[in-house]
Amino acid sequence: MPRPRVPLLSEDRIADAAIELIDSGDGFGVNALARRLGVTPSSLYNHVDGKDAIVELVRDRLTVRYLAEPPEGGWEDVVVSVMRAQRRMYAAHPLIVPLLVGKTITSDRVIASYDRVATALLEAGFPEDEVLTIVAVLDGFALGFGLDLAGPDVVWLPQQPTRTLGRLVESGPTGAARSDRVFEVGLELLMDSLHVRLARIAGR
Amino acid sequence: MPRPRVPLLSEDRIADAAIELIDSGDGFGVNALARRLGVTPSSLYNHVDGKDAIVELVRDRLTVRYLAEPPEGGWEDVVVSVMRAQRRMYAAHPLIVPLLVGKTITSDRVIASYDRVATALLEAGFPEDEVLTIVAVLDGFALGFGLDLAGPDVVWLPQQPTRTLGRLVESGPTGAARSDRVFEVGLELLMDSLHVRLARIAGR
DNA sequence: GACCATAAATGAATGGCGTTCGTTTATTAT
DNA sequence: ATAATAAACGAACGCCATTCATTTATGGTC
Repeated sequence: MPRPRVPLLSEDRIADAAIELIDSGDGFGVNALARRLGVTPSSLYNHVDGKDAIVELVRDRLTVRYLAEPPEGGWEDVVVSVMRAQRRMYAAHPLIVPLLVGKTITSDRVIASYDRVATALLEAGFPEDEVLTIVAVLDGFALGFGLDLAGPDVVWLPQQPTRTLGRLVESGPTGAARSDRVFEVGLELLMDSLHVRLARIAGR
Repeated sequence: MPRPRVPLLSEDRIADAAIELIDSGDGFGVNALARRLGVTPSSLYNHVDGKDAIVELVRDRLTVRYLAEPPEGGWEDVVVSVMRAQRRMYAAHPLIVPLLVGKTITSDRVIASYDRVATALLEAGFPEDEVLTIVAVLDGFALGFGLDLAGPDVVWLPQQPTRTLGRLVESGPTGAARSDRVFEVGLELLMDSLHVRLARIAGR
């Protein structure tokens, strides 16, 4: 096939198809993505730098979708709303999480989202040399619970009888609602701790 | 090479070499592991079921190393000591964490470790249908902060100027000690929340 | 309107990966 | 002595991400 009259591919089209592919649960790969787009794998490289770049593109698109409007209000509102948005994003696309883990973030719009949080914390009075750590902790928290959503159906598969775990695993639900409630509790605790921390700093 | 007089490989030898390979930072793979053991890749399959099984073997060995002695005392001591041990394990071998993520746990000795926590929580009075969730939360917490340790040198790489983040990233340290302190704070908060939860249940 | 650089597709090829299989040979059990 | 098993090997497979030369349509320039 020669060059088509109107391009078959674009960054947006690739990103959207990638999200679909990931959500389908059939595993993410360049070849499968190309197949889904009705194109050969090599064609993708005219638009995108490679697999990692596609993942970063996905991160960017999802961030725009879920974290578009800059949160308003005090630093608590900023942090909480960003955390909840991230949670919604991971809950809707859990299989993305493992792909994002441990990859450097370069997308400007994603960075802007973290920057808003960092700026809010700094302006709230958190010390300059602690803000980045706190942002990392918040991120780790969201990611950890995101991974929980992406995890396998059976997290524990005892081969030998157990005192407690085996019975609970068999009777236990994989309820997403419960997982959400736990996330909310965890978030509340995290916010409390930040308040305490800030009060200590201000009172010193 | 024929069958050697004394076997070159064993599960233990494979697991130990795998841990070394992972810690080396050169990436974990069956071929590289075989090379390190002075053996062809196919030889490994006489002893082990495949890549995932090797990872599970690594999980088992490390768990034995770091979570060997059953913790004593009240449920708080059990939970805290298991969490700290897990933290020490991830901190000493951060690059393992991404490999463990999202893989079903089958090793009996690892499961026994989770079982101890579950049993302790159950005996403490946490309701039957909440224990597993709490265990999952604790696990997610440890894993999330473990991933933080395993992350890339540069988590954020702004391409455009930012208000805050860019400056902080440049001046910020990757201090492990600070990360540890934050973990301790997080753990403290988590324990507080569990106490509150238990008190509410008991008081009802 | 002819010309040319560019963009966007293709097919073929590469190197690496995890894994399987048949073969060889030493060890162990009968 | 003989048979069964264990443990190494080499060769091959299929999949994967990526690269490269090639083809051809498009869009801008003299």
